[in-house]
Amino acid sequence: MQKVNPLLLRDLKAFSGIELPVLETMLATSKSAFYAKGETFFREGEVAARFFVMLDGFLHVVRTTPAGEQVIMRHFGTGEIFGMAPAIGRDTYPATSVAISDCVALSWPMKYWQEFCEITPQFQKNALSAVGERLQGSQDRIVEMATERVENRVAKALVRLVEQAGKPTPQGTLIDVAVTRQDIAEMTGTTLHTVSRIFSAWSSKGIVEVGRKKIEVLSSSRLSDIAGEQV
DNA sequence: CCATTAAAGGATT
DNA sequence: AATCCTTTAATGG
Repeated sequence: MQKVNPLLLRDLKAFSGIELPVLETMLATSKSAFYAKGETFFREGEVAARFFVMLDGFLHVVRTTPAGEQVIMRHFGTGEIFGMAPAIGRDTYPATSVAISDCVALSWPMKYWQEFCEITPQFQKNALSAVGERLQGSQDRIVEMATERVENRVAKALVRLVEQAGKPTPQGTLIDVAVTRQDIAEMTGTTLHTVSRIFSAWSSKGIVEVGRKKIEVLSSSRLSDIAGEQV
């Protein structure tokens, strides 16, 4: 396991505003590890043993219903803190998180949570604002689910993916992570068939170019038009 | 408008 | 070859 340079951490959201010497002490107790695409960081209901900060890669957070249906709650990327059960008053993980690309992440035993919050209030502040943003996002999603049509929701999900994992290409923006129709369906509360049909329609209009596990947005303006339309 | 079911073909391992 | 991913069409709420 190579050493992580504390200078790199300064630019990550989870660590912003924290002094270098403090970062050094935090790093001393951390574990840096590689997680292959498809690997699980932790599962829903498990006792929360560690909290994580993503250094590179993407994961999604998924909940499974008793009927076995999956719902993708959200995605996390570089610089974000996740698995922070104590920050929301829990001792088990509320959902499962799965690497959707190869990842490198730092993690700490949960006992350091309290310690970090005491050593540097800024750490706690960062965590609190992360919780706030996520709550906000969840509420937005509830409104979205309750009021918008499927095509709208799929467009919004794509816009979010572009923001999080978009990579510019000569023709537009490629979603730089493998996402299937089923994944989009699990993010938007619909079926893969409907997603497939929507993609086909957008593709023939030249809004996107799609393939197997590949989505490229050719006209982000037309996509956000669809995302913005209310019924 | 959208879910379900069914069928079929291409891609990936 | 087996499994995964996607498309298309028909049907019905």
